[in-house]
Amino acid sequence: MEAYTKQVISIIQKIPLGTVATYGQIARLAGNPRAARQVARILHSMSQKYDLPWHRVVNAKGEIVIGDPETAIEQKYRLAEEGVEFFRQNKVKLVTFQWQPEELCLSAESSDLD
DNA sequence: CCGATGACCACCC
DNA sequence: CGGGTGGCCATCG
Repeated sequence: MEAYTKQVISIIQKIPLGTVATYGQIARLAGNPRAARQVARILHSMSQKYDLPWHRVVNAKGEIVIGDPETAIEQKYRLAEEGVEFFRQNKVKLVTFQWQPEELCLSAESSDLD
């Protein structure tokens, strides 16, 4: 398996319960800012083989963009179960629920913060 | 090899 | 906020 794919999977598994991440966000964390679509494809194909919280991933606008209506409904249902609220029909409140991966960002600054 | 496709994204109006 | 447009890039037939 490609390293990039592993990276994507590992990142998705770190998304905390009750929060959401965007495809582009994951692509950036994995090191390929332009690979949002590929992240989506990986999610689509791997979520069944691996145990991924695929429902915690939405597009940059916070919308559920899954093609298959049944799957989209399931995603919405699962997010609701975790306490994630919806804006309109299929939009989540990104400002409130988007994942802030601080664990992965620190080490950049800090040091002499105090 | 090439064109079409897609669980995307940024931009513009 | 919503809808259209061009760009991206791996997969597929």
